[in-house]
Amino acid sequence: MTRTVDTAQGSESDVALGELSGSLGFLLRMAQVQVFDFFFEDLGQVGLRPGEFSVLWVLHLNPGVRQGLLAQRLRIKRAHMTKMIRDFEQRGLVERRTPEQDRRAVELRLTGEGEAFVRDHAEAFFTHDSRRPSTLTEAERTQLFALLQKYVGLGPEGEG
Amino acid sequence: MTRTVDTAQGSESDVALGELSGSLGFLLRMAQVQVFDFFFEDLGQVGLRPGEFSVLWVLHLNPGVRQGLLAQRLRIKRAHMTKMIRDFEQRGLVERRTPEQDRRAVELRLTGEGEAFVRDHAEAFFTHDSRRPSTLTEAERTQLFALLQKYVGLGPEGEG
DNA sequence: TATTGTTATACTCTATAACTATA
DNA sequence: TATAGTTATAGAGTATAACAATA
Repeated sequence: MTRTVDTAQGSESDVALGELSGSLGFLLRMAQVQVFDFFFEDLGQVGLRPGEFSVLWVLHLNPGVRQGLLAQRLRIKRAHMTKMIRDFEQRGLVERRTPEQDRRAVELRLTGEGEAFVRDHAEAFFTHDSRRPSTLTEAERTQLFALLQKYVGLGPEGEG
Repeated sequence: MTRTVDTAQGSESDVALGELSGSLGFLLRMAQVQVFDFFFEDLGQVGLRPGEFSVLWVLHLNPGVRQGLLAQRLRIKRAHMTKMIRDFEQRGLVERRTPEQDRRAVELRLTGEGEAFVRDHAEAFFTHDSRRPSTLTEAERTQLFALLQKYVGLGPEGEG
């Protein structure tokens, strides 16, 4: 129903972008907006948010990880992580524990409910964008992933 | 898939991401954070903001473009565009004009000052990330750009 | 009735600094 | 003195809906 049929003034393609379409920041933003649109269209009704699920997923893989390390790894600011974790805790998805060896720290792990949440949503989360009809071929998608991984330092080459 | 699961508090690279590193949304976010860090480190002191400059740049290329079309093309919400343009107007960078043919609309163009601003910052803006030492080779960068352009519908193939 | 742009409100994510309790 | 996490505050950016003027 969302027919982007445009009115009067201009058909859509008469806005020149010039070198902007060769700007990495711009392209990443455009791509991200598109991915997020798809994401919410697809999984919005489930109450699944991308950043949120990413954190739960990493907790699933790394039970007992410290909060600061989690934040650092996911490039989420510590102050923001505090809020997210408190929210998860209130929803009964995550448990916090202060280890004896360093009583400043907080270790995180999923509750049973948290594990269930991850289990129930993982497949939808990880497959949603490949279920989308894409402008890219499968080979191009693979290539894009490899390049992005390498760019952000997650490539097979090496870690941070 | 980096396994290395060790529950210890410790060293930095022991947070497993699993399939998350194969999630397009996640990779785009990580890449964008990185690009923005670079951007502000490099151009922050100039008072240059990426979204802001993009709008001014497109106005430079498309004098007289309508506000709504600009927003649509750059995937900026109309309500937000209103604020940006008002800000630009107050800084003397942009002029607004109501065309006779459709008095609901607003046509935008840069002032002399706006043109000067774009002229003064364009090179720094468009070259800053290629001046960065990157994990990617030049060929890989080119490839990444082509794939992102195609993904968001800006490729040489065709427009929207 | 539909549209263009505006206003108002709220929520997310981010940035920063001051604070506590530990180390 | 430094570190881990918290709190408080502010600022972008975004989403949404109601609204006025115009079509």
